[in-house]
Amino acid sequence: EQLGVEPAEEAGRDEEEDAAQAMERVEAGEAGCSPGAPAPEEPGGLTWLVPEGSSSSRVIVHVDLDCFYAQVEMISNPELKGKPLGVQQKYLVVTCNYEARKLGVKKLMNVRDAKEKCPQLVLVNGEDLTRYREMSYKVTELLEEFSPVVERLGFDENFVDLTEMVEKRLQQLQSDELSALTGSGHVYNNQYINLHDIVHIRLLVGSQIAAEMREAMYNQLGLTGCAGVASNKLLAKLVSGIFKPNQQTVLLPESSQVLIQSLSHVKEMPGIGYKTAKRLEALGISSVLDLQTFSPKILEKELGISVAQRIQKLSFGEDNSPVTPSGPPQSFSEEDSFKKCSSEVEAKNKIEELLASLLNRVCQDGRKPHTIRLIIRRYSSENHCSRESRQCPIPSHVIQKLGTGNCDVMTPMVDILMKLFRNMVNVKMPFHLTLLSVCLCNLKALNTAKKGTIDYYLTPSLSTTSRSGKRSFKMKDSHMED
DNA sequence: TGGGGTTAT
DNA sequence: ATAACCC
Repeated sequence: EQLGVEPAEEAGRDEEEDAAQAMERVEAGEAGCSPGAPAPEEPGGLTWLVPEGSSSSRVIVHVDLDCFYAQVEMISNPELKGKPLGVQQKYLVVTCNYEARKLGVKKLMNVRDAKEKCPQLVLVNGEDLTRYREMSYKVTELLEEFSPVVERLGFDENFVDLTEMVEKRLQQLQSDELSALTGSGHVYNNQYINLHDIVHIRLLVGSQIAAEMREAMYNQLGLTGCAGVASNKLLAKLVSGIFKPNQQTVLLPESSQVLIQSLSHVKEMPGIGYKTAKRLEALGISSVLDLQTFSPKILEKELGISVAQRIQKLSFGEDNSPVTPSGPPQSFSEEDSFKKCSSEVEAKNKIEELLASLLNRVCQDGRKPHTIRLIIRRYSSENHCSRESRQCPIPSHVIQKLGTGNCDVMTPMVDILMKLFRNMVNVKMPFHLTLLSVCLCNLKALNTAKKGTIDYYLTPSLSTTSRSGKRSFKMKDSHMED
């Protein structure tokens, strides 16, 4: 077989699916050369394929784990494997394994509906994200070993820019190996591969790397997932979802329009969310073709030039946004939702719980947050998703105590949070909250700046500002500014 | 609708 | 501080 490895066999794939999909698989070795195309002129290397400076086309992979939380739970407790499994947060089944999906359970389904559809459904609580978060970063780190440019999207998706890696592999390749070059996994739209087309070749090499990534994820972490390889993030993401679960697909440029036109509504385009979709609908735009052909001027007037130009490009499958390395997280937050919180004491208890978990996390990270934020959601029949927040700087003397074990850092921080709370909620009046969240952000690396160095005088907490009476006073007294 | 995240304004 | 987007 020319297809490379599909770890799916071990993960238990459906036979019927296999038969149907086998029709669309790559057979690059046979399908590769178009009869009339010119033969390579300079044997011994492939540099002839890449006219200098002309190669602006990228190779991007989107890696998408299969029902991630459920996979983590099945690794934690192997007895769950083979059973229909749902991961529950509050009264929602937020995700479930494929056994459960076959029996009609959907993502974000009400627990009651899910149990009704599938009485044998096993539920595990997934409100504590710790193990998911840890596994998520292991995946990102594994991908970073292939190429350092990895962008996270949520806990279970990553983009990797493979352009450089592909170039390196092509330089190693001898021209007599070219005719035997094969991709891995599916080719979208069962498109014909032209081995004389450098763009095709690069994407096929990208698909080989994607297969290696999925192999490594399975061998080292026990996780299965899908991958999509294409020339930009939008297309890579769209194509990764074509064959699921645990399979991969490469998109060749000639099939880009087929892919994006296959979307039945603009809302399915990543980058067009709920709000924008509603506004587009008001303009009579519902299909991708509608958006492609709509007057750019009118669209700019309705949505603003930035959104209008960006989403209209998206509708053509164009996306020049770079794969931005995520690096360590920009913020840590913990939240809890509930039916009702209507007293200050109640709120304080919940806030203390959230903060305690956060301090553990931030301690393990090593960096120090310089800003703290409190977020609430008020009960209301409409506008359920709207939240309010207040933030302030964390006083420097509290920041310094953050890593040190026995010092009580809880008390001053809870005091700050309760000030923020009372700034948002008039506690003398009745109130009804349905969510509390605490966020630590503005993370800075540990202060290694030494006296007399440039760093010392450029570090505000060490240099003159923090010794001035005025600044000191402001840090202590003003909790409402940042 | 959960419990997270990001960037732009 | 909010609003939009993503999972």
